[in-house]
Amino acid sequence: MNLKELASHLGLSPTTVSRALNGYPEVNEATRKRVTEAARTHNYRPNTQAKRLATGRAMAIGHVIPISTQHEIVNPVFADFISGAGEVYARSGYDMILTIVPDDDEERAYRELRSKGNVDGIIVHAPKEGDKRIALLQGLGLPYVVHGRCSGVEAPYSWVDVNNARAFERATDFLLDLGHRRIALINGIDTMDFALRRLRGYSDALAARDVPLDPQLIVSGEMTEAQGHDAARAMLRLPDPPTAFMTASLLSAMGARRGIEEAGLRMGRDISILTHDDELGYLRNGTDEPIFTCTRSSVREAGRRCARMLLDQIAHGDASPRSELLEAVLVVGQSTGPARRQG
Amino acid sequence: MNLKELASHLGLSPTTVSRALNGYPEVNEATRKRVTEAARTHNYRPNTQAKRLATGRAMAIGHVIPISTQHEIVNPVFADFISGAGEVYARSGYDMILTIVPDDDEERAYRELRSKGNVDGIIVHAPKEGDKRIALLQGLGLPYVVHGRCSGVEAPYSWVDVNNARAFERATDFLLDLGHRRIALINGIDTMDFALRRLRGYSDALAARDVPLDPQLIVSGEMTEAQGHDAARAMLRLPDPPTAFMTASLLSAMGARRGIEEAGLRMGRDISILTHDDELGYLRNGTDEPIFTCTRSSVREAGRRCARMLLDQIAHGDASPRSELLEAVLVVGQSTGPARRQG
DNA sequence: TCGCGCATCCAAACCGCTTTGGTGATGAGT
DNA sequence: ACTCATCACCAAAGCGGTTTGGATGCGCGA
Repeated sequence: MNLKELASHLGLSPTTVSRALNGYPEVNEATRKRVTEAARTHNYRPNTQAKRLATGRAMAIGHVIPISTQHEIVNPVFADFISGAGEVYARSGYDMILTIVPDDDEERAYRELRSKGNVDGIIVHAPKEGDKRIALLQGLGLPYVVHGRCSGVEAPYSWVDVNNARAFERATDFLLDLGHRRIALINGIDTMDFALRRLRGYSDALAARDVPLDPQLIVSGEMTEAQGHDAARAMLRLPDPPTAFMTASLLSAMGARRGIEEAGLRMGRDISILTHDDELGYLRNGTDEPIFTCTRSSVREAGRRCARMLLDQIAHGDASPRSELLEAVLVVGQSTGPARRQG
Repeated sequence: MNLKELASHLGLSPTTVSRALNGYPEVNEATRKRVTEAARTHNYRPNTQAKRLATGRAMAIGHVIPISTQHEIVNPVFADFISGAGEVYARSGYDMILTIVPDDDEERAYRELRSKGNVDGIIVHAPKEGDKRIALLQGLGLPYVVHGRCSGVEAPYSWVDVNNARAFERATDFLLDLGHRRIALINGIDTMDFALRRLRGYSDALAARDVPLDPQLIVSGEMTEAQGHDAARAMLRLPDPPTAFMTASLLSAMGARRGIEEAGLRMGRDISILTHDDELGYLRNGTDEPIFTCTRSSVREAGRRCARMLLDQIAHGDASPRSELLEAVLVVGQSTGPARRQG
């Protein structure tokens, strides 16, 4: 059932039917009612491709999600981020187009998205320091919002980010207040912007209290359970082991805990763990009282906000960059306690 | 840069240019070369919407992924599944359209996808027992492939699935061989077809050895760390506790392990754990030697196969249902050992 | 020399919608 | 009575491709 058929069925012109359905004023309310009713009973839905071609709007948002070529890992936060964004798109009638690209030819992906014209805007995932994608997208003239920020990129751009530096600074302060001086940082991959900011927050907090920064207590990599475990185990074997761990994700935290317990220590009593918690649906940090003390910020909410910002930008044809900085809350759980003298 | 411009630039008609680029024979090889070259230098890429409208093919595959309305959880396997499928789509020039729907109005989503005509086929996720979506899709006349199967659905349909029943039957056998008689099953949500098949494999194996099935040792739910932990803890407090746990995911297994260790027991020595392992990128089961003994099957590979099957079906206009049954391998790790008399 | 097949190219229709630029009827204002 | 909005509708021209149904020119056999 297409527009022409529906129109002839109603004894109207395609023009009028189109206008009736799209809420234009120059159509009698009575006929509008007739049209909408007929549309429903005949289960008419305008053909997306035709509509897109005619209006020039793709009614779709592209998500280019990079897949690490070394690790072949899709960051698990994408699932939640995307479900948040998807909610918003659905309400506005937008589709979500996912492109999964090996992180070494993302540029081609963006160019193609642009020249094929099948998206109205793009969400940029996993920004790195001085990410060249910003400049690229600026050049392409396609609206976009970055989930995260790019240290080192001067030009203004739209972003939604958690205040990672502040969160990790506060977290480090919290551990320092508990008497910890040997605080390890198990971070995300060190080219990622969020990891850099967390490192900055951590080292700023240490510096503010004149606690020396020990490179042996800092590790970065893919945020998996194994990473947390291996890092914790190795560090606990140091001559002067840490009394607290900060980790970048719950998975790493779980791994660290395993490493701690393997060493015969108890989390929260002998050793503290403080992690960032993205509030992933399938990775809850306890049910009521959190297991891990954490800096918490919902990545799904970030997805919603990115989506809203982008749609807003598209709707208003307003290219002026905007931004939103989300503060993580510091939630105290069972995994932290006062520092103990050398186990 | 569009076709008309490119054509006039070359002093040719749009027809010829189109044919040259699409490999039709009625064009001189010399001019074809000229055309392709010009297309490259001018960075010409045919407008997707126009192409779609003209050909009637959307060049996109829809993934409808349900979000549990009670739990608001996106199953973490989607990330990996989708990255597998995405690989295949990318190679064939297809887009992937993600629709995230609360699981109570999936039907509307499918109908809309169909009538808006923006996909050529659909991947059905998370099939339930007697899933009514099969009948719906059959009626819609849209090619589809189910990731998993639907017990209780008579009509033939295309699917790719792991042999869950066989996997869990073998796993249970393995534990029985080690002398375990009190084997607990921490399963996925019990309306999910895969969970049912695993339960069936488990109970068949027990029945074959005349080991009674104890409902107290069976629990089902969202496969999270918390689920594994809570279930293990509760069961270990039973008067006659289990000596082995089977879990449906690594997260559940990690939770179960935590429950075990909280109870002062050691995994692999006092209590065994055997889990299913989907080989998710960010949730590796150890690096070389697996931590958990597991039934292993790559969900990313399943994604690739689903995608290939669907594209093949679309390309050949062949609606005859096909299917692919993947066998999980049983990999022995450190988490299982002979049954111990009552800790 | 004529007719025919073949190799190349093109004009125009079409895909299904939106949107521009109308038309005819009605009613108010002068 | 005439002009002029206003209302309600429509025909036709896009959007940017593909595809149908020719056109043109050339070589070749009869």
